[in-house]
Amino acid sequence: MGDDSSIDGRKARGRKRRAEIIEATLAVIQRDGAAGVTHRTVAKEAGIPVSLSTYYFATLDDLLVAALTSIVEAYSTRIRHIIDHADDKVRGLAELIAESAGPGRDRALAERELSTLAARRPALRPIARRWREGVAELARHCTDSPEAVTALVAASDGLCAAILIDNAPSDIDYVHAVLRHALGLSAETAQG
Amino acid sequence: MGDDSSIDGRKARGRKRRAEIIEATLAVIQRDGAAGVTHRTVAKEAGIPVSLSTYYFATLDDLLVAALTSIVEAYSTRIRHIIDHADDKVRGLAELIAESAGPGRDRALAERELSTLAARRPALRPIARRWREGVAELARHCTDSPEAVTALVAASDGLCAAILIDNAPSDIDYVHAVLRHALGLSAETAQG
DNA sequence: GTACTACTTGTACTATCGTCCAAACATGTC
DNA sequence: GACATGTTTGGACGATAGTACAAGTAGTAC
Repeated sequence: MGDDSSIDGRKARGRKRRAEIIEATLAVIQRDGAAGVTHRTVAKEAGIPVSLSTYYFATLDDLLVAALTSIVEAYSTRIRHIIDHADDKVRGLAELIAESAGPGRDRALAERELSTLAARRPALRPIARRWREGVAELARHCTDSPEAVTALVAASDGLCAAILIDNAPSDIDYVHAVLRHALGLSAETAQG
Repeated sequence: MGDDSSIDGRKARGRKRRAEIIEATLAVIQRDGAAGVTHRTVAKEAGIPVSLSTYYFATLDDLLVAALTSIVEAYSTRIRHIIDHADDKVRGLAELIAESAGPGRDRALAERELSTLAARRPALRPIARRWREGVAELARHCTDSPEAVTALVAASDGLCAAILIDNAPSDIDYVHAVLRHALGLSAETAQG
């Protein structure tokens, strides 16, 4: 991950620049929303001239795709970690969702904005789909019912929205209980 | 609803213009998305000069608030109708959601875009909240559990998103089954 | 050194944006 | 008729957008 300049210094610098620009794009999205992403705002955030931003990302879609990919991959990594290591996977998901009210708000908001944007920009669609796929895979470890899987994925999305937009309750126990309902498990059936 | 010109022709004309502009705004949103709403695009859609649009809606927020209000109120009316008249209220909601795949796609998409926008523009927030409130009230007719109510509202939102963005299955029976899971009712418990 | 490629920069073009404003028009009151 | 109020119009302002392009710099191969 460090100095690959021994291979090809030019291309290595290019990759680094690319990463910098993506990071700047994420910062802009978190501050001003997906609508605030322009070549100029990104370039300003990264401290580079505008034409350098367009050199690496010819169109705005390219930039948004890269940003959404970055967000979703970070999310998928965490989901994967829950699937592999968490005892109570639903609770792990609940913790992830509950973060949307606090430190993870910017990220969750950015994800929702980009995901909403995906409905109009086909380029974003396959990446937006990946988040759902990750949660769905987690859900399949918790139930055999396809409907329950869909319900959990949908409820996760909707809960994030409610927390982000309506300041819905976000304490973990409550989110956990809601997700269990979505799975078709009543609260009384205990946990397991 | 017809000719009130006997009362005050000027104000009546103003109200009509306002309605026309809101309708044009909805058309723009359905065609180009919420991001496509500008004073100019709306004015062009309505066939009026730009300054007439700004005369009735000084800021873009005013325009978006009016548009979102219009959408949510139409939705709320249908939810209310389900609550008051439907035998199986969950199925009624399922039918409403399933429409997002077909004729209701534009409206559902517009609602999601504006609702997402609400996370950044406080002016839109109370109106965005109303949709959730409507579904929540319907849910309270189906269950006593607060968590189940939240789960149904969240699942409804998330299902719409999945249908809009990922072309998720949208046949009514399936949506119905998913919503029942969200309510914490297993499929085997029969319906009622 | 030269040649080549990748990277970087400044600048300019056209288009559109939100917003404002003064003047004209329509309508209702007197 | 005069007058007030609400409506409508065209045009302008500065700011910012996506995009393109020629020129310059740095790294690599010969």
